[in-house]
Amino acid sequence: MRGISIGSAARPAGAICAGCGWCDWFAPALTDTQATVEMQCAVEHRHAVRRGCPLLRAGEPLQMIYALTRGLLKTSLADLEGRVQVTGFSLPGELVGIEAIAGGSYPCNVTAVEDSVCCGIRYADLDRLSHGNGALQNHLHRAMSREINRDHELMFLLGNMSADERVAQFLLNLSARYAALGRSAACFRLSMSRREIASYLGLKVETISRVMTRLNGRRIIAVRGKDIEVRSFEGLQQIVGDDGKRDVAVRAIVPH
Amino acid sequence: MRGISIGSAARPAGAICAGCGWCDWFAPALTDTQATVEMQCAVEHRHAVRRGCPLLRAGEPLQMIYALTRGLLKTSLADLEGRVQVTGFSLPGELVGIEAIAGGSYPCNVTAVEDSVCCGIRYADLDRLSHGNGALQNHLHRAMSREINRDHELMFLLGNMSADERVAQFLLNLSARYAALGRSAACFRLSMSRREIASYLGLKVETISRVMTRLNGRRIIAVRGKDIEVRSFEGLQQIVGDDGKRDVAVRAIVPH
DNA sequence: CGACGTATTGAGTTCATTCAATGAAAGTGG
DNA sequence: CCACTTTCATTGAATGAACTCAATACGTCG
Repeated sequence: MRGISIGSAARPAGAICAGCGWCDWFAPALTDTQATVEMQCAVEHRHAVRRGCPLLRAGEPLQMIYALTRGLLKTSLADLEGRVQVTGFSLPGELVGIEAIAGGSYPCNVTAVEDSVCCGIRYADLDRLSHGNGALQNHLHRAMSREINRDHELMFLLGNMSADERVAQFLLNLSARYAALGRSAACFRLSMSRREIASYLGLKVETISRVMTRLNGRRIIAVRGKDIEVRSFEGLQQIVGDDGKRDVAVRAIVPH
Repeated sequence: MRGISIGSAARPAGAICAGCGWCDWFAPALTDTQATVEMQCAVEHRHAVRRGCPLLRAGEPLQMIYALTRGLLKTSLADLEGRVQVTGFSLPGELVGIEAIAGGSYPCNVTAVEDSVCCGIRYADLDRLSHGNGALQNHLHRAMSREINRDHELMFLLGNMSADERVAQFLLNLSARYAALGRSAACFRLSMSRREIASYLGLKVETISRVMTRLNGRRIIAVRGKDIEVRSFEGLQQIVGDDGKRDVAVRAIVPH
């Protein structure tokens, strides 16, 4: 029920799959052909996950770390009362499951928001291969650290921003990530439901709707259902606090 | 102005400092005496940071990763308008600075909440030493992964919980961490200001005060300024949604 | 002691929520 | 393929939890 491996018989183990999330991920770290081939062979390619289906379930033992090859995933945390926090949406090229390393089991549910394709590697293999390869190890450290930074940014949003700011920030963030993948920064599809966006942003569905229609009315975005066109990036940036960038400048108070 | 190294002249490099955050941190990973000594030598011990003083400033290049040996630190993110999100409080034995690995510079400010002692290791050294040592590398991975999990829990709190729940959860969390350090789970000192607690929990100072007095009135806690006594753990747990534990049970919806 | 930052408490406001109703879209099965 | 059901999205009205503003008490430090 985890999804179906496509073409694993037809395709020899280690063959490069088109736009493979893992291959793209470790490519910048590995100049060595030998190491590249080893990694490619360790990856189980093209694991399909249908929309709405789980890739990882909270509580299950850590086996694989996945890289998203195609589609869209959400990572979420639930409590017994049914309250849910979506902690992130993953785009192609991003890793999922690394947060399981600490406890040995996945702490979050990871679910496909669109029909998706993931490539996985056994954590044991990743571990083993990175032991012998400093560049790879470093690359992994950086990925985990980046995840922490992303989480901190979401905390900031959840702790400090108004509904309008949250939605604007969300759209800018998605836009930038799509642009980095070579897609349009202005036009994209919010394939996740409003409820999922709401959960991610710490708001309710109705609030998302209201903000969206407000932004639409102000001609900052054009909404047609799940399709979004950003008509004014400045407009969005203005909403996120007149500049929106995190302050790297030092404002530390040094008493005594 | 980063603090003062104490006794670095009197103490030979690598000597074990009492309750050293780093030594305690890597001890469980290293059975090998040789590796242990190497690590101990690489650590710059007993870096004192006075209350209110920064240990790390956002924007500065990554040099050291610190482990807290004594005291209390806060990690925070600020924007240009002066809004601040405290992303975490660090207790002895915990690492700070690992989130800097991704970008090569510290993304957060880390400040001493109490007079503190930190032990640091150059990231380059940590990196080098962990290359040759799988156990150490793994230990580091786990620490980073744990940080991601902590962040996810705070996101859940910020996105889903009422003011009362947030404060109750905060007290339970601190209590458990103090207990794990061998201190009292029931009586402890909230040495951070109400403002800092508020920032951490995504609330305002006044709200913290109100919730505290409310809990005090219900005999769930006893508050005298910064000193807290938990009088009813069940009371706190009940507030955090009748059980407070994250749901590991599967509630995934599998359509089709 | 006096002064400044911190904490508490009260009164009034606001923004996001809840509740409710309708419309749109998507999946199901005859 | 169409009717049926279900889920999702939008909109409106009323509520409420946390906020802002303001005033007072507490504590810490020079």
